[in-house]
Amino acid sequence: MKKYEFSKIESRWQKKWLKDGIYEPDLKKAKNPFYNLMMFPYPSAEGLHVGNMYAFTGSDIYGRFKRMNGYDVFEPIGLDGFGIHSENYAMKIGTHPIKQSKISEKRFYKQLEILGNGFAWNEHVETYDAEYYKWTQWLFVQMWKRGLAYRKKQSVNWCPSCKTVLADEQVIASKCERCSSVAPKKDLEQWFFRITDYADRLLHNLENLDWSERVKIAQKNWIGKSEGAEINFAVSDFPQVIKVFTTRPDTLYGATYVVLAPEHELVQKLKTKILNFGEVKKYIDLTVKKTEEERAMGSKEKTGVELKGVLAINPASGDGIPIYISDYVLSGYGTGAIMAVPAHDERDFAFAKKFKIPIKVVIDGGGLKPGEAQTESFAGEGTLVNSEKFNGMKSADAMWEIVKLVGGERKIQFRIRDWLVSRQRYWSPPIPMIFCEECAFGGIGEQKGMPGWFAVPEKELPIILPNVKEFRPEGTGESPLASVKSFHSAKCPRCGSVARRETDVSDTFLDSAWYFLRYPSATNKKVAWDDAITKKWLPVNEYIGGAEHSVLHLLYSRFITMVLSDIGIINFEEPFTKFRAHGLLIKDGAKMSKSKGNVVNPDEYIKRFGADTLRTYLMFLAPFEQGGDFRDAGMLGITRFLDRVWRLGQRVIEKEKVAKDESRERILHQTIKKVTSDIENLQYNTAISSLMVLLNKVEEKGLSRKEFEVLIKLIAPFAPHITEELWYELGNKKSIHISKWPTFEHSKTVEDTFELVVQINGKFKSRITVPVGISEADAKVEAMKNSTVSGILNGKEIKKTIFVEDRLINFVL
RNA sequence: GCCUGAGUGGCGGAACUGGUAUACGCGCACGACUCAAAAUCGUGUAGGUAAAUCCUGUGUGGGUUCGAGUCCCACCUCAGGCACCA
Repeated sequence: MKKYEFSKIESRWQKKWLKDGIYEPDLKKAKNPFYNLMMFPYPSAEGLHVGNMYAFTGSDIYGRFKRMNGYDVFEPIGLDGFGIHSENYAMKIGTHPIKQSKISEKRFYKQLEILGNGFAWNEHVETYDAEYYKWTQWLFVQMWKRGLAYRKKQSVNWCPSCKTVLADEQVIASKCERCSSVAPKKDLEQWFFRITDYADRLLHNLENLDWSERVKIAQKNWIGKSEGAEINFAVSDFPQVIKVFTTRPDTLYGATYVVLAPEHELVQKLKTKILNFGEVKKYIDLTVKKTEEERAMGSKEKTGVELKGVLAINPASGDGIPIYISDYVLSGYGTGAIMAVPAHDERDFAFAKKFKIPIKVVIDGGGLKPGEAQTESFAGEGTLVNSEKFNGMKSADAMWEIVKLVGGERKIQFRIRDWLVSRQRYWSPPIPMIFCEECAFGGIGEQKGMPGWFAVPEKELPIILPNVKEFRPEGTGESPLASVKSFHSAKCPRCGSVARRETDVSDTFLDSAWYFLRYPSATNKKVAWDDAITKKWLPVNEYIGGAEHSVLHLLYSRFITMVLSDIGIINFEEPFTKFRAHGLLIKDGAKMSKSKGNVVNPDEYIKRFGADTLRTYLMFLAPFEQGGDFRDAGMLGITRFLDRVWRLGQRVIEKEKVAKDESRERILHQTIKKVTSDIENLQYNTAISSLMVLLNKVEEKGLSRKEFEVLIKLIAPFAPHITEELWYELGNKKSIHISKWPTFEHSKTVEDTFELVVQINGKFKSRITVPVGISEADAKVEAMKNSTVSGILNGKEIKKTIFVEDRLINFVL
């Protein structure tokens, strides 16, 4: 009997697959295209870890399954190698990123090769390749032309450790997503993309996407739509009004004060009228100094200052009410001003208590009665009181009536803000823009409100990232490129004067926001993507990746795709028809991380156990979408399983005689059914377990050649090498991975008899073997024959009988 | 605080639409093979017990139902996301 030598088998087949190109679909002519995509990795120089492999394997199994089901599967691979992460690493070890990227690339690709995935290597893509980022820059230009890219001075997140600005999406609980440093706000002029223009569509389209629910919810929360009204509050002896946004206009009569964000422009305008402006100014200065973290995390204790000498007029009641400034009102949301209803908002309540502002109950509900001393606020809806002619109305009915009365306006607010895309770093595509002082002086520019700014003409792209020695960020608010004269001096595309090239680079998330468009056209150097090929292959059929990108990559990609669709250069507006988030692979109960020292490198495991065993183990340990704990011990079960498959295979190859057996045929068909639906639903763990059940049942008596071929086909997506070896040894001439997936016949999965459960008062008592489809009456008779059952029932009156067809009979006494 | 998930043997995890709880694997115990060990194969393995077709048992406490891991209510714990968003 031949021995199972996995290392020889695996490397041999990997070479052969590559040579035969069985994973390269004909991108132009494929009849049945299926785009199977996994989020491309950023090549950390520590190399691929088993968490990456977990995700890739899960995606690959689905791809192999689809391929065997007759699809032309395209499963590309590439590297998201630009960006801070790679750059930080390069700095740490003192190698230039250009050099380091080549080293990492080699290492990563080598590791990816030994996993046994069905990658289409011909279409590989690296974001730091000029052939790629040429088009990233081109994309920026398209955004600019469409008026969706703009520059603006604004309070933005600044990471002092990464020495660059960050998008809101890259700040988690006021900390930098990469390095966890506290990222305070800083006023800087930066490039933004108008993602807010697409907020409503990004939200609305979610409904029809076949995506993991948790990711959809995360996006929904991030976009944060709230419907309400904008209402004007007049200011005493002053021409300008205070605009406030509220979702609860039904509580308007309860608004006993107004709060402005400290940055609100009206504060300065009212300067001369405010009696205590010195105090006010002190508070504003203090607020500005506070970092965002202190503002958010610091004690929830409310602070603020009243603007003495001015009053706002409640437009419903006509009462004059005080105006405060407080940092609990954010300048970046709504109008930067609120009407405060202490009786019906927790925050306003706390503030009013502290500053002894009247609390007026206007909604009767939650056990709160008007007139009583208030100990807490009630934020629910209810019946209006103290609201003049609206008394007695329900919140929902009164709401818009009140808005109408005071001349307010329905308004929708979003939480999401524009995408900040510029970075003061080195290792990214330079933003392809030029600023001309001459033209700026003359008020001339390509876009409204942005004099002097011009896009680099498309034929001049790419703007190559120069190989500079000093690539470290300086922390001056400028990119390291700013000190490279040969780079930043440019000619104005319009007037030809000496101009200055933009020296900031773009966010890495721009690189990855469109890579799926590039893959199928990756070999074409003339266009970003080929129209015919794109029509054929996109949108992506199955996308798998980490849930941590819920509001980063996945949102940005959707946005960019929508824009491209609006421009008319692609014919779909959602990039990923189906998306599934894989679970997280943990080790010893904790997320794998270098600092904890629990990172598992797949290489050694592949050496020891083989890629097939590791792949199958990873998929067996827990549901793929849930993730689980990686343990060495578990590997043994899979080793045994594949060994047994191998040995059974040798018996088949040696032409062991096997008698025909109907029950064996039945379990085979049942397993085909189970494995097929489990793989379709990414429930790989149960698919593998049912294959083990099958093997346990058939191992002793053996299988016919045909039956064994079915078995290894079912295992092939999980363990591609061993099954391929057995397949060829059986005399097949073409790869098992392009063979046809087994089908089952329903009639062959069903049994003639089954074990009918007999319950008494809902408790299991016995089971009896009866024919499938047995009638209630017959079942009753059969059950009575059972000694246990008849013993208990003896002489007792049966009040009721419950019969579930082909399952159970229950006697109620 | 709010929004998602999730709590099942010694461990990872199964369980269709409410219908035999613990599939499959690990571990453990015993047995076979062997001079012996490893590997392999076989048997057993929720607890109460020596044993059962007895009793108890799916985070806790209630409820609905002939019947609840599954549905409802309240709570506890853990993981993830959002967090003064008006």
